Amino acid sequence: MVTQKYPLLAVVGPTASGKSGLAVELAKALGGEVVSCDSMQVYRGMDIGTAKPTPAEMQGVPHHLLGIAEPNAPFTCSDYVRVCRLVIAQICSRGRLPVLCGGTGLYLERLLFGGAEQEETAPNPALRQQWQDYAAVHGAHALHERLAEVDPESAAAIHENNIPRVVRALEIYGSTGVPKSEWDRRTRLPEPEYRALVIGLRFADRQKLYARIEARVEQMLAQGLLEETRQLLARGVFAANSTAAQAIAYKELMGYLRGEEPLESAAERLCRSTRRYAKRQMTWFSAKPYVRWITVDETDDPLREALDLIGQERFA
RNA sequence: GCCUCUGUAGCUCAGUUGGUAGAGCAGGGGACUGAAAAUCCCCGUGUCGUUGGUUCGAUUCCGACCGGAGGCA
Repeated sequence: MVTQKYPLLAVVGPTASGKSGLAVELAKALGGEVVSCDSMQVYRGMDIGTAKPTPAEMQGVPHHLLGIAEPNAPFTCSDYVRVCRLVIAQICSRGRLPVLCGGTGLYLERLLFGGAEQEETAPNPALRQQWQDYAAVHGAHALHERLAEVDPESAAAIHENNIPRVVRALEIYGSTGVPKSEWDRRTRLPEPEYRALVIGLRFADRQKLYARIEARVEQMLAQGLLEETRQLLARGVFAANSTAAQAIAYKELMGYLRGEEPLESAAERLCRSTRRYAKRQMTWFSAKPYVRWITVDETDDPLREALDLIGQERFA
């Protein structure tokens, strides 16, 4: 049992807000190493489309959890948390500071508040399949009614149309006999697992973020996003409905590669998907009380502000 | 030049047998505990092209005009 909490820094925010750059600057200033907190950058071969930092951008700072998983196999939030805990422990044992960086809010949330691994609630493929089939036959409403019978609290919290969530709740009850709502209570730490400071990047003027997204899409295309997509396609990454296949960028370009859509309109859809994703990220992080915000379009020195926040917290 | 069709939300279009209007897409807001770049929920006032007329009342009927599409010359 860990008696003393490891210190940890995290940089979060919507896509294209400048997280990677700030994380490297902070790592350099504080003797840290960057740890990606991104559900898609973990996959090998998905570099341009997920905006993985390039060696030049890393500026010699060690980066972890980039390209560690095969895109054909699932790599879940739980997998991430398990591996990430190890990496954090290693970095800290070297006397260095882990600087998490990424936009996958759930992964960070589970890392900070998830506590010990819960083997009991691990996915149960058989049950999952069974309830998915049930939904396909009897409909979403009937499925939701089944959940309401065993776990009314979860049923009230999950909309019946959100079938994956309803299935998951039924799956947990089915394999443990304990409602998901009860598990949620038991597994939520009152205090973070780490002595963590979470810095969020935001924009006062959203149009500025959207302009950056557009510019980055152009840049990705110029860097060879289409070729990267072809390679992933050739490797069969998008054949199965793997998690990696859900990554924005590749799926938007499929139509173009099949000759069904002009590149211009595919690129526009890519921008739109990215904007919507950014909005979802903003909604997620905005609701988190532990985030300390830097408004990047109202400061001329984000690093200075970040270091000030760290100083105020007597952090490092 | 004449004839026909057409002009309604940012876009594509419904609709009102006359009582000032609604879908999809776009857009905005929100949720989120082992699929999360995923999944899901909520949100529709707009000179109904302009201008006259008929009417208690017109976006709806009639006329003219202005855009757009097609046809005949």
